[in-house]
This record gives sequence, C-alpha cells and structure tokens, in this order.
Amino acid sequence: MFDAAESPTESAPSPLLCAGGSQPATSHRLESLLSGLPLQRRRLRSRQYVFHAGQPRQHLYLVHAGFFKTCLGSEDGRERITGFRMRGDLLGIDSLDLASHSCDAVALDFGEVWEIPVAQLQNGLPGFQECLTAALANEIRRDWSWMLALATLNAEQRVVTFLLDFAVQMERLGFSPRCLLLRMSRADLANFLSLQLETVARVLSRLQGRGLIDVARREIRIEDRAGMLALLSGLH
Amino acid sequence: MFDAAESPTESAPSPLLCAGGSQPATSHRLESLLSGLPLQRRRLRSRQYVFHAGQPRQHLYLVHAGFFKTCLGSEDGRERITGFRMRGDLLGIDSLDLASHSCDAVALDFGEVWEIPVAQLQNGLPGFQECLTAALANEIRRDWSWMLALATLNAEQRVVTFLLDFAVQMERLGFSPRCLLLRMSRADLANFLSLQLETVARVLSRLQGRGLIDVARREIRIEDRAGMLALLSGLH
DNA sequence: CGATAACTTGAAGTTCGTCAATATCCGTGG
DNA sequence: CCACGGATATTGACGAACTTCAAGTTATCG
Repeated sequence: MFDAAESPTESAPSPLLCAGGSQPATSHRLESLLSGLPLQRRRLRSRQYVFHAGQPRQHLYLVHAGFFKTCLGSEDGRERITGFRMRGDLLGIDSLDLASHSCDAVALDFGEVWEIPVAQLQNGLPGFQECLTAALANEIRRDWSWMLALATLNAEQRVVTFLLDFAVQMERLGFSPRCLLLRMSRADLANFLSLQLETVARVLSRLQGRGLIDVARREIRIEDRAGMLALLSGLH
Repeated sequence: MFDAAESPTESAPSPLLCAGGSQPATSHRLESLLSGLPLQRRRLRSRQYVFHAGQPRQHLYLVHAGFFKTCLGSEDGRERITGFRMRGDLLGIDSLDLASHSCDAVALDFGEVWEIPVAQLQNGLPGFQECLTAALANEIRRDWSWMLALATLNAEQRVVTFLLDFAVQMERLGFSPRCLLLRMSRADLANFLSLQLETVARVLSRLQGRGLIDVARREIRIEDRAGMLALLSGLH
C-alpha cells in the first residue's frame, strides 16, 4: 500500500505555474490517509479565525472546504499575508515545533477544517510523518518561489503570475481554470504581492484593456493565457 | 539526555532580531545528536557547490564551518538567494521529499559540511525526526519573517535589519556582535534584500555618514545599535 | 434603502533602479 | 616584490515605476 513511502518520484519543481506541481500528490495522500479517521470538524464563516498567533498550538488543521489566509504580524503593526490556503492545505505547520502558533489563520469565506491530532498520528499512522515532512518542504519551496517572483517581477508580472498560479490551483481542485473567483479583497491581494491595492486595481484594469482578462469585481475571466505568459517572458 | 524531545518550550518567536530565537536549541541539539556518528565530511572552498539544483538528492548536509548561500533559479534566468547558511544550519531540507535538489548550495568561503544519511537516521536515531521537523518549520518562519521585512521596509531599514540579524547570529556562534565580517558580496546582499547593489552601497555609506556603523569593504562595525533600532521604529 | 466597505481612477511625489564613471582591492604572474 | 588586470565597490545624475493622497463610483449588508 505505501511501499513508495521512501521513494520520492518527482524531480525538483520549477517555481510557480508548473501545472503538475508536487502539491497534489502530497495533499491527496494526506486526505485519503485521514479520511477514515473520526476527526473533529470545524465550520467557519468569513473573517473567523482558525487560530491566532500566540495561541497555544493544539492540533494541525487540514482545509477541507473554503479559502483561508495565513498572516504574519510584527510588534510594530506591520502585517503580511504568508499565503492563501485551500482544500488540501495544512494550517499550522509553521509552528509544528512550538508551543504556540506563529501566525493567524483566517477564513475568507465559509469553510471547514479538520482538526488533526499530530502527536498521536505521528506515531500511530504509517505514512503520516512523511506527509508532514512533504508538506513542510513544499511550503518552503512555495515561499521561495514567491520570494523570487516578488524580487524579480514588476507589478504587472506579479499580478499575472498570481492569476495564472491561481488558475492552476483552481483546476487542481476541479474548477474551471478560465473563470476565477478571487476570495480575497484587493487589499489582501496587494499585501500578498507586496504592492498597494491601487496598483493592483490599476494593473487589472490595464490587463482588461488589453483583452487579456475580464474583470468584474472579484470574478476574473482569463481571456488570453498565452498573452499573459508572454508578459512574463518579457516580450511585451 | 534528551527527555525534552516532545515538549516544545518556546512561544512563537517574534520575526527577526529577537535574540533568543528558536534556532539555537534546535541546531545545537542536532549537532550533539550527530556528533558521535561517523559522518562523511566534505571540505569546500569559496564558490564550490555543495549541490546544484536538479542533482539527485542523496543526503542532507549540516554546515559545520564556513558560510554558504542557497540560491533558487528560474528557467528564464532570474535568480534569488534564499538564505545565507552557517554553522548548525541544514542544507537541502527544502527538497527532503523530492528525488532531486530544488536549489543550489554554494560556499562563500572555506567551509565544511557533514553528510547526513537521512533515511537511515529517521528510523534509527531517536530525536532525529523531531530535529528535522523543527528545522523545516524554522525555515518557514524565517522565510516568512524576511518576506514581511522585504514587503514593509524601505532600503535603509532592510539593510539595518539584516545587519542586526547578522549580528545576533554571529553572537550565537561565539563571535563579537559589534564587528561583522560579511562573507557575501554586495551583489549577493542586494539580491537577498531585493535591492540593487548600488542601493546597498549607498545605504551603507549613508549609515556610516550618520555614525551608526563603520564600513570597510566587507568589515562592518556596529557603532550605534540603538540608533539603528530607532530607524526600524520609524522615528527617524 | 441607506450607510459603510470595497473598488476604481487621476495627479503629484518619492524612492529606488539604471546607466555611467571612478576608485579600490586582490590575486596572478612577471 | 611590485605591477598589472579583473573583480568588487563607491558615487553621481537621471528617469521610471510605484506609492501616496484624494475624489468618485459601485457593491454589500444591516
């Protein structure tokens, strides 16, 4: 059943956008690993916190439905969204070795998470530890890829990269990759992309003006994926 | 000896600069865990690669001496330094679940790394898996903290943050926290801080002009730590 | 249906990047 | 040991991209 536990099969993933990323294998495996267990489920409404930074860390959470964001704050009030999380993603892995959470996790709409009793499963459930390790390493690679993007791309390219990446993830979840419904506000999106919300709005308008996308508030239709990819290659 | 294996003791760490960070406990524990084992050691000279992105991942590496950088590249030639690594840091954890490395690891000067046969130790060495998990989670928190810094601080504040953070790390390694010897070029530093090397040079000169630091090429003496911290608080 | 939040758009301002010239260091070889 | 050349670092002037401030529009929720 899990004889492949020790044999990683994929080569290093290219940063973002690579359709067949390494995320699916892992997260699907985790979901199926856990699906039999009687896990506590928590439903949340928009803006509800799964946990706050500083709260004692009891368990991990697996996102089963809905969209979430994780946010890091500093003493002097600066804030940054560290990622948008969706079905199959884990909330709380960043503080797996700590007594309390190091970030906030907030629902962006209605959602459901499964409480995972880590300590028990690490010993009792074969393959679970491997999943955890994979999820952690995956998060690191994902963070690094975004750091690279933020460091080297201009505002337009960042937005395009985000949209195309989001499309890939939506497709992975079984939705259309052309018709995106952003769950986050412009402010959240801007924060994640290290831009001002006005800049994001302007870029979206500009992309629409060129016929690359169709924007209606938080609904975004991708009209010309090739054209968007061209923007990333620098061939304006 | 290691009865504390299952009890995380620290609360969530504040981003950067917090002197008593969570890194030391972990890395020291890993070093002592491994110190008895007959590990393969590799000495490297400046600019030598520990591994390249894409190479098959055989083992992990523990930095025992010297300084290293890890770099992520993209197909179109963009590059970003994901971190500077020193004694006690692990090289290669980011691809723990993959068959090949996802980044480069390069020596910045003479150095030594220990080859860690992960698969064997994960089963055979009690406490090792916990160390790995802690190192992974630690890397995520560190990455997030830098993302926050890069997203919210201006050029001057970024450089100051880096210097103060570097000082803390040097002190942890037993060196003076006032007298820093940067092992990386201005270009590397700029890359890591998402700035241009000219900007870094200018900022360093400006800080020196105000008497906050003393710059001599790669030797930097911290003259007024309080003044530097004030810059971060926004009270110019 | 009104009020508040979310978003869009414009104009002015600032920081940082770009280009270019110069200076300094360091290793190599004469 | 010194001289030379390439790498590394500093400094200046200019311009561009993004931010800031402000006003106006459109949704959303009580």
